[in-house]
Amino acid sequence: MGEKEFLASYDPGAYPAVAVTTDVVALTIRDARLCVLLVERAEHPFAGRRALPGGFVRPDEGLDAAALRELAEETGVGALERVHLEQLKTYGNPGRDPRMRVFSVAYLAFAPSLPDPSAGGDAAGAYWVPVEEATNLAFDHDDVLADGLERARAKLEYTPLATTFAGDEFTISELRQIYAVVWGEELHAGNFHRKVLSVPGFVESTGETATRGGERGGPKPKLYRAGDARLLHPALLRPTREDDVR
Amino acid sequence: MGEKEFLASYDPGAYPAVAVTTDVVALTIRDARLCVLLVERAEHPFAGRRALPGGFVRPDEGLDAAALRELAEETGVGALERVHLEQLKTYGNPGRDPRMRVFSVAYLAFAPSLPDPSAGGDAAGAYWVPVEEATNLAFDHDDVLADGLERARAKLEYTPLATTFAGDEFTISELRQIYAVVWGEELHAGNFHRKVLSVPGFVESTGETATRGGERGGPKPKLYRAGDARLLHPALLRPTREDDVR
DNA sequence: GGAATAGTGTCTTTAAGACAATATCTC
DNA sequence: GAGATATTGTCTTAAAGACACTATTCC
Repeated sequence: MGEKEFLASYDPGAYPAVAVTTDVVALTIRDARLCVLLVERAEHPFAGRRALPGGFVRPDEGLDAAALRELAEETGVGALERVHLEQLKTYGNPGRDPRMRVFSVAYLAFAPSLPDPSAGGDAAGAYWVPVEEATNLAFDHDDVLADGLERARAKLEYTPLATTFAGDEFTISELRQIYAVVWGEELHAGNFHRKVLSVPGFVESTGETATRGGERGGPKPKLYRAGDARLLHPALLRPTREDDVR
Repeated sequence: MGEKEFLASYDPGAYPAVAVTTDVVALTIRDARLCVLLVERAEHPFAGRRALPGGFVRPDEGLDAAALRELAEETGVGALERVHLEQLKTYGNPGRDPRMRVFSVAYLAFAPSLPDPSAGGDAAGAYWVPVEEATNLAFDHDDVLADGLERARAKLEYTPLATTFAGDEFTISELRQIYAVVWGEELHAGNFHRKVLSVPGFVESTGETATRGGERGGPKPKLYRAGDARLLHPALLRPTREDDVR
């Protein structure tokens, strides 16, 4: 960083106080809908409004650790092994928090369907909301959510992270359902099936078969688990929207 | 953010002071090499070491504005119209700055070949360094640079941002050279040529032709300028490295 | 003239997408 | 049995990559 500026401010009191928080866009799929974890704000500002879960980064706490802690606190889940967590973007517009200068480092999380958080003791007030209904959020969280959704949709194209929305074992149809819900459009069952199996390391067979077929009929599908690939090659691209290009 | 934590810290003095800076990974191409803008640190810590240009975010200054200001200060260039600037990632590990808790919001910039910054008055001490030689940087800037390079390489695949490394008008060969330098591998001239022209909106013809051919011979190439596409469809993918996948 | 480059043409291979067919289940 | 699903097969088209060829231009 520039020397002049740094020296001028070496005294920590020389600058107005700033704060750093993490906010988490935690996504999951419930009842075939893409949902985001929200909390209800009790105090001003934005009292009564919904917001993304988050909070201050503690002294001597790293950013990733802070986000993970916030997520664990709000979901009440200790078993966070299968959750994917990645940094999304940092928001720091002056005025985004009326009280003081607050920089928010947003994170994006993918979680398999979890028990309702309000059931867990400490985390009352947090709940999953379908993303279409998650509007009019506190602070600039509408923007944060929108950025998180776009990132999530893009990541499904070239990473196997869709599997983190599923349980340990899943069927190809369940995986297709995840893609359909996140992308908001149906995918051709036959072509999707072949594509998933043709990408090396995307999924691996468990050798098992589901105990029963679908609710409305059909054969017992085979079960798979996540493979060892970190990237999909070739990628599984969304149906092209010419509009997005220009 | 979590209510309890926020209220507990509403008094700005309640938490240890933290600072927020922006650091910029500014890339350009000089003499067929990918170069990054570095400054020499005069003061401790890391006195004498090279670092990415950056500095404090000022009160009432947005993050993007701070990064743009830092870049303009160090390059001494006011005409920053054709520079691409995007947020990269935020680094906030405790201890990354020995003096106090500093969060750095890193930015990534692509610039066409610029006059040497040391020529510009205020910006003495900043200079372009080939990325392979930009090692042992101050703070965690080795990591920041590595993340920036990976982002840059990925972005060339699905965006037309390679054109921001070129001048207003360029030849297909110059564009190919940019890809080759950033990716570190040669590309097949004929196939690249056809590919670039086949992607809608990537480049558009100026109707002009260069005044002379290449130094070592060849016909006068046609000139192009950046098109209106924001994304490349289909993408221009790097030659597949199987290793990166697992 | 010799060598290198710009730009095009052709062919092969891979992957995506449309569509069909069959066997297997649930209700 | 009716209707839905899992899985596989076939065909068409788009795109990538390998290679070849011609016309230009610089030295």
